[in-house]
Amino acid sequence: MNNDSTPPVSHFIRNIVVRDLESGKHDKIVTRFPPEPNGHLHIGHAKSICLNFGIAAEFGGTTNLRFDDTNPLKESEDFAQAIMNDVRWLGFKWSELRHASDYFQQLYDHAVYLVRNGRAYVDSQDAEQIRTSRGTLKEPGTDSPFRDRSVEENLVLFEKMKIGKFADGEHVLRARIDMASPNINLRDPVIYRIRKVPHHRTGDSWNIYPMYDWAHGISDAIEGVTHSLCTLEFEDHRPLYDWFLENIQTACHPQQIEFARGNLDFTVMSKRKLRQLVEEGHVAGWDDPRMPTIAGLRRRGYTARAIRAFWKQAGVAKSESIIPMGVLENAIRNDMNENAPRVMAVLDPIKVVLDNYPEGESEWLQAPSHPQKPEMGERSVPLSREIWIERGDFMEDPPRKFFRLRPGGEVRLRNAFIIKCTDIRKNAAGEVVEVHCEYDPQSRSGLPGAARKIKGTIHWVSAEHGVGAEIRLYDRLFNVATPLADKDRDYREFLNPDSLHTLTSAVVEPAVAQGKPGDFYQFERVGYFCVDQESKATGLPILNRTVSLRDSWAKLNR
RNA sequence: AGGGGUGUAGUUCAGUUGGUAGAACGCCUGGUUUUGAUCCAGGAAGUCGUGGGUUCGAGUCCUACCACCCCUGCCA
Repeated sequence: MNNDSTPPVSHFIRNIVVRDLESGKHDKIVTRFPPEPNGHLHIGHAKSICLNFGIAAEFGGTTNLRFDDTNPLKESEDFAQAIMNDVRWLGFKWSELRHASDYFQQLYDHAVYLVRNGRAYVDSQDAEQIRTSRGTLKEPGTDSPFRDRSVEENLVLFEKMKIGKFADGEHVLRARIDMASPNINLRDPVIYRIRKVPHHRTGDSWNIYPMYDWAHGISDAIEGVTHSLCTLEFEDHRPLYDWFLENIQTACHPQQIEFARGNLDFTVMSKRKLRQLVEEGHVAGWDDPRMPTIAGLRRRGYTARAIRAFWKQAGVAKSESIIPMGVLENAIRNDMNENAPRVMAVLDPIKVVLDNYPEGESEWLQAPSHPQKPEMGERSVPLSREIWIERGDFMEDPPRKFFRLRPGGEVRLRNAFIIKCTDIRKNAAGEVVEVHCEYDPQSRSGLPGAARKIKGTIHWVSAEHGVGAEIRLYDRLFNVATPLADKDRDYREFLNPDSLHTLTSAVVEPAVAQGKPGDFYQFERVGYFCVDQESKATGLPILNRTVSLRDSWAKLNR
């Protein structure tokens, strides 16, 4: 499935699984990943996916993908397809694809059983009445006037709800538990509501749909789930989860275990807000590379391997925490450092003329694709009399410790020759527009003359051979670490206006122009970039910056 | 008559039946280097939320507090 090499990390859920295996409570682990198909998966869901699939796989168990499709008003097949695509892309294989809607008949039958036993009743109060009679956090609720309807009447009414004799909202089916429970979830929770709308899978067959609490635990039991992992906010629901399974006829009673969601700083992670960002046009779509969605991260250049490594490193616990974005970035840097072929690209070019290089000539130099991995091969890089270098790699009047090109100074061109700055040309505004150098023909990489000690090495692209490219520089979506923390201000006020910079005058070495969408590179000394899906074989190649290289020079100057 | 949770280096987390507080990332120093990257070596860094108690000994057991999070959808 995924052969991530580091040993498993201990956490409380894994400890429970180990114990249950050792004690013989279970001899096979079964988990499930239960998304609602009402939006796209994000990095937080990936935590649950890695946990559920990872823990089962580690111990030879299985994991189902089960869509929690109990609310036809919000759900769609399009979202379901996107979710399946994302789970597969993350590197996981579900044992079986299931839907809560597959179990609608069984769920209904179990509900009838509850009614027969006097443990559920049809309530004919409206939503407002149900709400007020539920009580408050500190005061008990009061019984519905319909709470003591006879079994026979309840059976008839529930049947009529099912076959569509009533309008939406006229009745609900409620579990008959305890209106005075300190746990509000136990105050006769609604388990069925009337919704006369078609369902994306069951069509018009049903006029009533089960609520989450009713559907979820029973679906788990039907699938023989051993450990039902969910997030902290469902902790209060566990007594209800258990009550339902104890009061229906089933031999299987999965254990619900709750863990903390994974939060990242400088972003938002709720489906509602992500949807809002898309619909209001703050980003280009669910797969905008600034989005924390799986689709966004993928387009940004993140690999599934890096995402898995990230969540493994973050661990699983019950305390709420916010993980610094830098940790995620570190995960993709580690992956890219291992696997990305190196190339040269100049993002903000300034021209350098090698005055002593023969006019009209050029040569192709061999350059390794990875300095520590000769097995990754090499590519040919053309050099000619005029080249582009990064504007920031030349300074007329540099500060101390500036290792790059300066008037009269020497610098090494990566994979090529040592050059010396002999002259500069300025425009009317006094800006340097051209740098003139002499190159040392004896210093070509690989020759003995290259062995001289030179402080700085810079990247470059031949002006004659370089290919223009559009480079999209992404930064964090928000300019504050916790956009939701300020109760008085809307999180959209903290959107980072500079989260996307598009460069259209960048120049890349010819090898990059051959790249296909999804291909990735390290632009040496700059960062990791991938070819965007919009990039076409003709026209400007488009590259997304996944993440910059770590930069201790920039840090030094902060 | 509220209930359910969580507090251990800067951060994210480990810490088995009580026995000298650990890892990773980040940070700082040095080294290697034709990427100011990578890599290597070393270092700083914690009154284990607070106060009591039990014990020869408490991050771990008991107790009282404090802080923060979640819960009053016919959402999941």
